[in-house]
Amino acid sequence: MAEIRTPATTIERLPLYYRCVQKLDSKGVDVISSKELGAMIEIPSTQVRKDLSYYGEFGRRGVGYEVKNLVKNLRRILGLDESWDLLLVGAGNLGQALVNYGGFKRLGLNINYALDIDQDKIGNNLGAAEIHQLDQLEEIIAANNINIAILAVPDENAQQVADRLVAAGVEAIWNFVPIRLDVPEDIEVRNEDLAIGLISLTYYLSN
Amino acid sequence: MAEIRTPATTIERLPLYYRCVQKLDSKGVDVISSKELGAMIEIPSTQVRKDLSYYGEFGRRGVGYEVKNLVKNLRRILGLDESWDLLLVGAGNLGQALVNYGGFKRLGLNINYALDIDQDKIGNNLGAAEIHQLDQLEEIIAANNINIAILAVPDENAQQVADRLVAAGVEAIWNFVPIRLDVPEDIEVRNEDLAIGLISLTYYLSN
DNA sequence: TAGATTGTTAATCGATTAACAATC
DNA sequence: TAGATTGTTAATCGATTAACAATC
Repeated sequence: MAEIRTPATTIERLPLYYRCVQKLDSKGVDVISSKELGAMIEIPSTQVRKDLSYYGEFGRRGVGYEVKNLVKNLRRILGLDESWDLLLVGAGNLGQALVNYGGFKRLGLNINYALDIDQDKIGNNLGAAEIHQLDQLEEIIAANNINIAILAVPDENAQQVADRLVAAGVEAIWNFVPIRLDVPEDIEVRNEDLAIGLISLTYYLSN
Repeated sequence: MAEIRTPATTIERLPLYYRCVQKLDSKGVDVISSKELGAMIEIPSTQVRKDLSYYGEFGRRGVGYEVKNLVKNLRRILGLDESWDLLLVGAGNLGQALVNYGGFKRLGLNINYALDIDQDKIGNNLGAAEIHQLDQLEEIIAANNINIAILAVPDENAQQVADRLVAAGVEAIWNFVPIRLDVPEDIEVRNEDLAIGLISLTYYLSN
């Protein structure tokens, strides 16, 4: 059967490749070798070739990879051909920062819906989204076919909100709350734990 | 010589252990087994024991780990015994969110200094920090012995600011700009690339 | 043809996990 | 003593890298 699973580490690198080839394309570069692409993100050329090989044969021997072709294929592989609507739950500082982060829109990712419990915020605009009552969570998800939610609420509410998101049909949660969410295993959760990054720096500086 | 390096993956888990034992301690739990601790972050007990073993013998056979002792040791290992002053460069949405993130203060990490180029922001308070002119970067780092900087500026300024940070004596950069910084290798850089997390979700949903 | 570069196999490296003696 | 749990060695698993035939 020889089931060949793509390593998780490969998947993490795909967005980096994608960003590189996008930049190369915008600079008018036509062809790039695995060696040059690897140099851009400081990994060996073998790694680049191996990673891409999980998805097909995109290069030409003796020549390299056609940039436009790689852009197109990586877009498809990453699911960025589709247009995704995202629901932000928790329009605090972090939520606002994410909406304004900008990098997302050009990827076809739109934070179009936002929820909060703060009455003062309801009705305000946040980027392309209007802030609605948290109560409307189920309604908004159902009406707009939302499948990805961004969780940026206080720790103590996180699990409860996650439960509601799952029940309402969300398939993936981008979780900024430093808590292990308990969700069914078919729900994709990506934990974005900011403290880890900073603590790892203090670790290295004192060791 | 048998040089035993701690795996990078172990170091990433240390902050998770630390957070768990802190929580357990605040709940009044005295002793925890590697099995229970592992269950809290969904990893096997062997992993917990192996990870901790890189730093010493903190448990008692047949009993488990004394929570307070683990808190104390992990604090020390992670360098959180020292009090760190952090300089935020770029007081935009993301920078503001980080300052207000809260989780840092109780770790002994203080974002006490902030810089921006926007004249309207200069002089304003941002959490515990006052926002200063970007011009004062070198001066502030030198006067306050800053060794960790948070980089949250626009892409096009990132490398230039990083160069100034390094020249001014900063030892570590927590980089939120989706760009590979070119710095001397004795400088610790932690790249926090938000787009990766989100794109990996679209990847999994469409595959 | 000579030089460059891919795609892939096999070797290596590193991290996780199973197993178990030591010990409470 | 019997049951529990650590710390560590050895086995396994998975990811990276070296090597090279295929090919432009």
